[in-house]
Amino acid sequence: MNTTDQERGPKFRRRAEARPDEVLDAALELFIEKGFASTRVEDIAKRAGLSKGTVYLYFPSKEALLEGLVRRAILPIADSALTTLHDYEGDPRVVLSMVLTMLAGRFGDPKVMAMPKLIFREAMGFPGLAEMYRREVLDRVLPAVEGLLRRGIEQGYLRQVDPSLTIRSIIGPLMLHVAMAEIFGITPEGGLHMEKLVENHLTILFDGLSAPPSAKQWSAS
Amino acid sequence: MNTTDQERGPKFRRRAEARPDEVLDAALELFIEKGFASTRVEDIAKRAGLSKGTVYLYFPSKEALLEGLVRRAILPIADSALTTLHDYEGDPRVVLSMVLTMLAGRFGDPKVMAMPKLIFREAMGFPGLAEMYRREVLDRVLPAVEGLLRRGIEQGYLRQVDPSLTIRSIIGPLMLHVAMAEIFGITPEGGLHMEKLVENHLTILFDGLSAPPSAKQWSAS
Amino acid sequence: MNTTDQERGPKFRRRAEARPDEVLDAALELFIEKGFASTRVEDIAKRAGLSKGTVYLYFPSKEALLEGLVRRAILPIADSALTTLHDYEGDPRVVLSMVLTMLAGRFGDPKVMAMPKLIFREAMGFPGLAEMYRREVLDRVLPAVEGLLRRGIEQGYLRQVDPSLTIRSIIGPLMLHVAMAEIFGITPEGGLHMEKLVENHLTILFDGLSAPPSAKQWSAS
Amino acid sequence: MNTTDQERGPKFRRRAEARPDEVLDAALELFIEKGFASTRVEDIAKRAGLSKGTVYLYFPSKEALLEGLVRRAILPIADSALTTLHDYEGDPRVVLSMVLTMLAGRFGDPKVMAMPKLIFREAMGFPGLAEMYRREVLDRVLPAVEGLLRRGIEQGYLRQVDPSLTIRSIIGPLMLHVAMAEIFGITPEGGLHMEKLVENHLTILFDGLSAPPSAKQWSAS
DNA sequence: AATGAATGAGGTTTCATTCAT
DNA sequence: TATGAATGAAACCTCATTCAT
Repeated sequence: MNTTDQERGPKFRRRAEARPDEVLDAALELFIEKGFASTRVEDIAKRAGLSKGTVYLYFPSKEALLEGLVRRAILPIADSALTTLHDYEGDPRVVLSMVLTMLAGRFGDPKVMAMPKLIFREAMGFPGLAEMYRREVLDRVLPAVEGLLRRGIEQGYLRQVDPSLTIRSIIGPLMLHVAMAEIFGITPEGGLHMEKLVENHLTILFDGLSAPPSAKQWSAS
Repeated sequence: MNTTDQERGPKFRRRAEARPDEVLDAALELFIEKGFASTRVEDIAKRAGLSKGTVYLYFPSKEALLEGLVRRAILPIADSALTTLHDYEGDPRVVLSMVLTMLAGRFGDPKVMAMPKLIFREAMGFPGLAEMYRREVLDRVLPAVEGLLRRGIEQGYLRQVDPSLTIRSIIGPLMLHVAMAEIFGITPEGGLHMEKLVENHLTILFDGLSAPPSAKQWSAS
Repeated sequence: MNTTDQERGPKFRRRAEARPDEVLDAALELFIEKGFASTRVEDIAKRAGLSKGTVYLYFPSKEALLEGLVRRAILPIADSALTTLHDYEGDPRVVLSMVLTMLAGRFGDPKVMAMPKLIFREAMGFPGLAEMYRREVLDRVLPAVEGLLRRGIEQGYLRQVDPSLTIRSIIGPLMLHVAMAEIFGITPEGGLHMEKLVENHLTILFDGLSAPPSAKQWSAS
Repeated sequence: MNTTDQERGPKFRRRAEARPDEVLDAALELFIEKGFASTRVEDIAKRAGLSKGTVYLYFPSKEALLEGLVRRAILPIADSALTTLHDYEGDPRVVLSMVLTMLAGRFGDPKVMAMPKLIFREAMGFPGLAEMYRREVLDRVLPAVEGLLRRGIEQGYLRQVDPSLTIRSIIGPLMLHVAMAEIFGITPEGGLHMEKLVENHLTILFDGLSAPPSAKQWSAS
């Protein structure tokens, strides 16, 4: 009938293709803020600038939003760091430095950490989610890093360590740093300062906490 | 095994002083399994072997269970590792080894990890909880570790690192190891093997990933 | 009779602007019948031809229904009798006769008496209600009647009485008549017969119970 | 047996006979304060200085408390004013003055008004109560007053009025005075002043509101 | 006679989902 | 495509009542 929605033209549709993404954006924010169970569909709709009913045009249920969120997050991740990681030849410490520095930058961005946090929170309640994320992301990234470490060891760059377990020693500190800040507000003065953390961490990671034997005060001898 | 029909008979259950603790136990399990919002009070009651109403005899609301849980968890934690940490004199690497080994043992126990996981999940929705936990636990433990590191640096045992940031490098790997196992089921073959993780991590933590400069082809054979 | 399927069809019920009023009507009936505490929201909904949830679309809580009821009742009352009362000049007994006759007519209507009855019942539990009703209704009506009596006294129409206390003598009998009927089913044969009550009451109110001193057998002639 | 009621002895029982009355006292207070439905049995027990379970030793249900209350209130009322009312010979105005003065005194006592208020509040929800009270109290008191009026008319003391309806004109003002004070806090300055109300009311009741015809400007001087 | 721990039906309120427009 | 009124299942919480001690 007289559906002159905004400007002109009959049956005018405003960026209808972007709708699902906008809904997912809103859902992600709210799921992070209050958890899946405590987020109301109506709030998601409101934040996306839609009405409640419209959400159900794009997603058949609230849980489908969660699935959609994970699915959307999976796509770009695979391609990003994987190739650079895989193809590299030479000292893996250079790659690790680059990767950690890159990760440090991205961890500061709330949007990047949102998905892991969401998965962490809701994994117990919806086991399918975690499984999907693991299959599509972790099962591809972890072997790549492992391979990098293995080659580094083989080529004499790295000490004889367990590549798989060593991944925890590489990434764990970054995770903990962010988690302490997010959950307890425990940060160095003035902010996350991811670059300082990475610098401190790389020192330890590559050369160890122990003071170098040659110099100054290495205890008794 | 788990049947606590200790004293008189199987039906004798009146005036149990342990009631509140039993309720908290049940609540903790379910909050971990399904999250606070998705856990029904009736389920908590059922798991504790009680009826819905009885839970409200001891706790005025569902949220009070959460508070009670945090409160209960706070008491023993402070005293446990703190004294050993504080009083020690000498090579801090010995202490760190001991502490990490101890932590590794306790992290394997689901009951020990339950509270941190719960706090992690629900912190956003109930900021008071996280604040309380931080004030009573972290604000006491972290400075102690920091002091240990600082003394280690002063006495020449440790390299010149940022003590506060270094804590992330010490603990983070353990956290990540447990988290990967819990959430994604990613473990070394056959189980958590915390002792292996700690061994691998301590090697890196103290001496670094880099191969010792002397023997370039240490892994040659 | 009571089926308000007025406009289109029997199933057409969307976007009724009158919804809140219909809910209040149902609530009032039930609050009178069974009291606020013993009335279930579901019953209110059912009587209004709605589902439980729909009631909460219009009123945020059960108590808000009570407030809405009082608020709605307040508006029309003030204006009705006030103007006629205020502007009148001359023998106040004429006005009082008119007002009492009018009141008698309205007291017979259950809808008119519903609010005072409700306030009476629930005032103790919700002091705010009574206060609001008093401020908006009684504090405006009582002074007007008092003024009428005061002028009547000044102009020599009425005996020297306390205007404020006399209001009780004017209205009290009507209230008691209705209350006895409502609560105990005590009525003159065949019904309330408000007009007979008013006639009897006005006789006493104006001329007193005492027989006229002159003629001992007043009804003889 | 060993009924050492007050001081010592094993299986000590304190004034066990007065218990039901104490429970009823507590119940009456609370029913008045908050209504029957909103009063918890536990609160009644607490106010009576007992435990919840003990209340059920004396009354089989909460509703039985209501019945017990009405039953208890009925006994003394019948005998009190009835005889004096019935036997009196002579000017009924003297009796009415006495009765109203007496009533005025008792209406000021909260304990006396408690039962009527309670009946008023809960009558709709428990029709049996009102019926019992009416049968035992009103059906005996009202005819007595009616008889008094009828005799007063026959003997020429009173004007020809409807005795039954006139009862409303006699008692109504007192009821309204108390009700306004209780519910809305509307009292003459400084308190109920029942004696002033009765004085003002009796003037009107016996001689009417109208100024005496002889002296038009009675208040002139 | 007295207690108070325990129960569970029933009430208020929320919110995912549907559907007429 | 979009809306938002309407629904009703399910959750939290209360409290009358029971019963072992």
